[in-house]
Formats: sequence, C-alpha cells, structure tokens
Amino acid sequence: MAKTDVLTLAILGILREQPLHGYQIRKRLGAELGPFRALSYGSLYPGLRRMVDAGLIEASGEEPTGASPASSRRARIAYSLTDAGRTRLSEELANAGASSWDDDAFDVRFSLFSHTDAATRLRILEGRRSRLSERLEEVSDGLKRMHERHDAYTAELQRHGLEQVEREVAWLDQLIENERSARGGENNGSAPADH
Amino acid sequence: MAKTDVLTLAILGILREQPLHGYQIRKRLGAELGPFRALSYGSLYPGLRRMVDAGLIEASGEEPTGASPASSRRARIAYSLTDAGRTRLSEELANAGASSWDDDAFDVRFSLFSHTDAATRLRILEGRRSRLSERLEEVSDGLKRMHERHDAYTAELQRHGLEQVEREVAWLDQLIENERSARGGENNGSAPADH
DNA sequence: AACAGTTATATCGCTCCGATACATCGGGAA
DNA sequence: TTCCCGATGTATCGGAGCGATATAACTGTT
Repeated sequence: MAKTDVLTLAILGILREQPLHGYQIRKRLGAELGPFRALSYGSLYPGLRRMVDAGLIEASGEEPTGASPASSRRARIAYSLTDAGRTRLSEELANAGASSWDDDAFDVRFSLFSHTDAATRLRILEGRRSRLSERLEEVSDGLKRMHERHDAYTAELQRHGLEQVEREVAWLDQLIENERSARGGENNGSAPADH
Repeated sequence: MAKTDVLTLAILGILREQPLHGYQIRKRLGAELGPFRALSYGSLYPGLRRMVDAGLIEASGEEPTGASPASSRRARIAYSLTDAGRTRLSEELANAGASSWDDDAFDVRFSLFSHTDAATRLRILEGRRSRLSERLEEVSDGLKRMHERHDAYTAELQRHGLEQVEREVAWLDQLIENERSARGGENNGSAPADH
C-alpha cells in the first residue's frame, strides 16, 4: 500500500464529493483547515500533477483549445477522483497508524472524521493524545532542568508552550469522552463536543 | 541590509555567548524553543555553511587532522560569531518590522527579548497581536459563512482553532500590559508575566 | 567484552514555499 | 462606454527545508 502524504490525502478528501479546479481546492482547504495550513500554489500544482501521474485523479477540463473561436478559451481544469483515487481514500480513512496523528496530518484526518468509522476515530484521538503527552513531559522536564538559567522571556515562552499543549490535551480528552459515551448508539459519525 | 532568515537569526542568537558545535546548537535551540520547532540536520549543516560563506560565523575547530596520531581524531567544529555576525545580530535585534512577528519568526525573536530594547519589544508584541487579530476575523467570518454546511467535526475543528488564536491574543495582551506598566522603571529587559 | 546510547558531521532526494508572471472575467466608477 | 480593479485561474523557478540515512568516536552499563 503506497504511502499517502498529507497533501494527497487532503485533496482526495476535498474531491470526494465534486470535481474542483485547483484554485477552488486551495480555497476550500483554506476554509476548512483555517488560514494557517494555507496551501501555496507552488505545492498545489506540482502535487496535482503527481496525483494525476499516480492515477489517483484525472483532469476532466476544458483543454487549452489551441486553435479556437474569437477569444481563445483559457484552460480551466477540473480534477475528479478516479476509481483508484476513491479506493486509496477509503484505505487511508481506515488507517489509524501514527501517520494519522502526526502534527501535520491530524487536522486533515480530523476534518474527515464524519467519513471515518467510530473505532478508527477513537484510535486516532488516543494516538494523538499520547503523542502530545510525550511532548508534555519533554517540555516540563526541560523547564525543570533549566531552573537556573534564568532568562525570564525564554522561561515565559516555555511556560506558554506548555500551557498550549496542556489545553490541546484537554480538548482531546473531551473529544474522546464524547466518542466513548456515543458508543452503543449509532456507529456512524456526526456528534462531537457538546461544549 | 541583507535579509536574515529565521534560521540564521536563531543561530546568531545562540552563538551570542559561546562558540558551539552544530550538534549543540541543535540541542539548545530545541530546548529554548520547545520540541516543536526542532531543527533537522538537513537544514542545520547547509545553513551553517551558508553563514560561513556569508562571513557571519567562522569555524574555529579541530580540523579532520588528515595524518595524525593513533586513532584519527574526528572533526569537531565549533562555530563562533565574526564581527560581521555580531553586527548583523544587533541590526536584527533592532528591527521591529513584519519579519519579527511572522508565524515562524516570532518565538525566535521573543526568546531574544532580554537583548532587545523595551520600545522594540513593545512594537513586536503589538505587531504580532494585530497579525493574530486579522486571523481571528478571518476564522470567525469563515465560521459564520459556513453555517449551513454542517459537518460537525469540521465545525469543531474550526471552533477549536478560533479558541486557540483567542488565547494567543489574550497572552499577548498580558505581555503588552506588563511591558507598558514596566515603563518608567528600567529600560533593560527581564520582567515578563507575573502570571 | 559486548552493547547501547549520546555526541558529532554530513549528504541525498524530494517536497514545499514565496514570488512572480500571465490571462480572463464581472462589476462599479469615471 | 470605457477603464480599471479585484477575483478567478494556471503555472514555474529558485531556494530552503525536512526525513532518512551513513559514518564514527566516546561513555557508561551490565
């Protein structure tokens, strides 16, 4: 099973319902994942080309139309999933390995949770949680060990970082609890935090 | 004034006091900035080379010692700032432009705040704050505009993102307040959040 | 004496990003 | 009406970054 990078997964996910232009893919992704994680054209177009070459998507668009009527219609290329692409997406949605809860992958995976089965969702949330716990220890160890190097700003930066990770963990705990208490009901997904 | 990338600035900052080996630079940076922002060797060594070529640092280390005693001593290269490097660091510490509060640059700049004068500190904190405010609006606009596309997980991801940025802003507000109330006292720096 | 872990330098292939260029289209101001 | 602006749209280039990997000496533990 060829490994799928985050960009590929995100695009497979976004093309799941309708074919879209490169430009639209970028906008949607930016809207769903937030203004951070904003994908640049320098990654998008080469990425699309790679996916076409791999047979995951196909360009079903108006070609440049070399010799054409009055104003030569410009290329507007809509990309859609191939069968292989759809298969790959399913495989990837069933995958609950480390690649699903890594820093850069987790939010993409999370944004696709309504198409992921309950058990996998739980595994991913727990994986992410334990990953962050490791970090928590690293940082607080580091904080302790540097007790006597007193640079107030550096210390504050660290304290703040620690706090952020702690809150992230709390968020995950909430989500995990929600998932757990939803078991026994439906096994399809659509009810995260009540807040 | 040649532009200085974040990596260069971070290294200039860390070499400010003592010469260090590449390996040590990496460890220190990881400790001061947290386990995220962990610099890879694939960036570090080429980066050091660039800085040597630019004359900002120099390699004052035991050379490979081609023909030597028994067990050929391995190269252990300590890098130290040149005068040009020291000058560049000062220039950069006085710079309070957008490049100081960008996503990837802000924490490096912040970690050097005790070597930054009070006015510049304030300008950077305010710049960072306004950058985050823009994002805040983008995200909450996006949240409003997507009211009827109801994917609970996507919405939750967004809500959480919004919350994070809000907290980041609150943190900055606290720091700004501290800086402001410290004016009139000493103008050198070492007293951030009382918390 | 063997093994594991840390210190240490270095490169390869690939991906990613920012900047930039170009072209079309719709709408509102002049 | 014309003109220009902003959004839509595709595309590439150079450089910087990363993950994986190779090599090797030193240090401490069993």
